Amino acid sequence: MFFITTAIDYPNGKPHIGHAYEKILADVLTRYRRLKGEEAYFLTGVDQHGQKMVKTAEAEGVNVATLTKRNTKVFLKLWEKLDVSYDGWAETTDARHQACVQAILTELEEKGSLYKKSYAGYYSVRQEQYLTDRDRNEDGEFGPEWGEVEEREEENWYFKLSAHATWLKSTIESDALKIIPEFRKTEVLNAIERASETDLCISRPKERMSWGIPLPFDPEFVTYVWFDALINYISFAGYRKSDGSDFPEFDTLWPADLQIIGKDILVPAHAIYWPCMLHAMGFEADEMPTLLVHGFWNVRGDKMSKSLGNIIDPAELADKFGVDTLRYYLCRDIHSGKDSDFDPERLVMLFNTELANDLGNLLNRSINMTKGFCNSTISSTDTDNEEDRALRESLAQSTEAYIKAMNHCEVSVALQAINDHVTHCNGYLERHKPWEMKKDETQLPRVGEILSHTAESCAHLALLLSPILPAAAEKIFSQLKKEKLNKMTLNELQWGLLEAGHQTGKPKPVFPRIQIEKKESD
RNA sequence: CGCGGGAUGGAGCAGCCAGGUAGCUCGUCAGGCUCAUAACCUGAAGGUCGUAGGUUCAAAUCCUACUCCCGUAACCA
Repeated sequence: MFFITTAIDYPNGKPHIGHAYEKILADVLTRYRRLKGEEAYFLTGVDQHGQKMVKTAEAEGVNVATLTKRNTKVFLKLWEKLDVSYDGWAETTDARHQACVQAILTELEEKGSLYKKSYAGYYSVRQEQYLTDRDRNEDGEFGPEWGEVEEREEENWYFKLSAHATWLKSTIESDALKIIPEFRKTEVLNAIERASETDLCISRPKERMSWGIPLPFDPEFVTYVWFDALINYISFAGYRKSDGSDFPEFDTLWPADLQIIGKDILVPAHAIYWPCMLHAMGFEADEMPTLLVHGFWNVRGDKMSKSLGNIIDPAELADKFGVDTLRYYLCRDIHSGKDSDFDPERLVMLFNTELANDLGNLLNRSINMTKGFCNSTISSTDTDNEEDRALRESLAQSTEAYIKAMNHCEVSVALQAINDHVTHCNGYLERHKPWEMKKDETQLPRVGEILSHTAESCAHLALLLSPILPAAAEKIFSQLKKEKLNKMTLNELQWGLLEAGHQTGKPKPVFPRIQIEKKESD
């Protein structure tokens, strides 16, 4: 079973475009696997514990549990709106997850992977963290941004991260734990050096922070959020599940084929802590997941942030421009793990040109002419004309390029492959001019063939597009009166989806052009 | 010399790992077409691929140095 996970989101605020991108990407790749005929399982969720939740709750004057529930709903609603269709939903406050985390902690403690020690240092009350020499400014002092800084000594539990550093290095070098894209691997290998020097503090004293999972062997502490959150990937996959649990069978899922995360949480969380935790639990190198690391959406060159006030709300965009438009844009305008600039004008432009003008219009003119010139009837397409062969060759090439790109998780490249064939088809119609040919009745059989070639192409393209735009693909199939193509898999895909004599439906724009509005006020 | 990424026609990007006519989308200009969502097609203008060297028959692509931009530096998710 192909197992895909995403980072679980921190619901202390509203989801932004970056959250939406990651989940849509995961959804697209899951749907693609199913299109290939594979079984797939998609796990996503929310990371509900930690200091920030407590602070947000305090600021809003509500109970932290109430806030958690309320904000979690916002995420759930968004995924529903965006057609993000997951199989497993992870919430870290779930009792089953907590039990799993505690079981793992107990086991690690018994194995001797954990130890308790006292740490003394400078503590920033405002930032609620210990400061190191790195935090000092040029004068060797802690600047005013840290607020009141006091010396403090505190006992905590530590995980022997350093014990796994050597193993981790070889595991990543050998690609047993694979990191996509490649350049991120370099970054991780450089970072591992430091893991060998420090252990990871995995507890927080309860009096300082109580919103978390208590350590089973020392109830004065709760578990550090990362140690809690990372475990969702296995707890909700059925690891150590109790009898009668409806969680999946762990062995059928693990190791994850793709763990989709943002570049911000690669180092140290997912590339250092996580594999070392797994290794300490007894997982070997061949049981490590593959990490797919995506970039960020910036806004006019700036990072998206609350302080800059440039947060892009995906729900608003979906309402304004449509879910398809948003899904298409997010998949189309970012490349192989790099950052991209979010631009609403490009969002509209890409939809209008590639979907409305090119693909949508191709379908529309094909069906419309089939209706007007051929009684809505598909002809046979087994002619051996050079142009026809070129068209089929173009489709074959696009399909091949699409599959290759999707296998490498390069959705934008796959979309370009689809567009290449769309362009070919529009040119094909232009060269043949069926609207002129039909004036000569003896040419009508050939007109039917030509139109059937483009209609057939649309059926293929809709299938390829279905992981990215499931709703639009359905509409296309519906206009072609071939609803059941929706259930087809790639290995069944071959020329002749629309057989001779098949009746197509009524033409109606699948991607209605978005009218250009006046510029937004900002 | 902390680490990583980037610099390609007016804009946004691909190509670089496995050197060999510089590609895509948008924009601009000029034609064509009318089946279609004022959509489609064709052609043109526009780039010494950040700078300076090097390797090679050949470099956007490999090597070296430099400049400028961005991100990030670890008990903070």
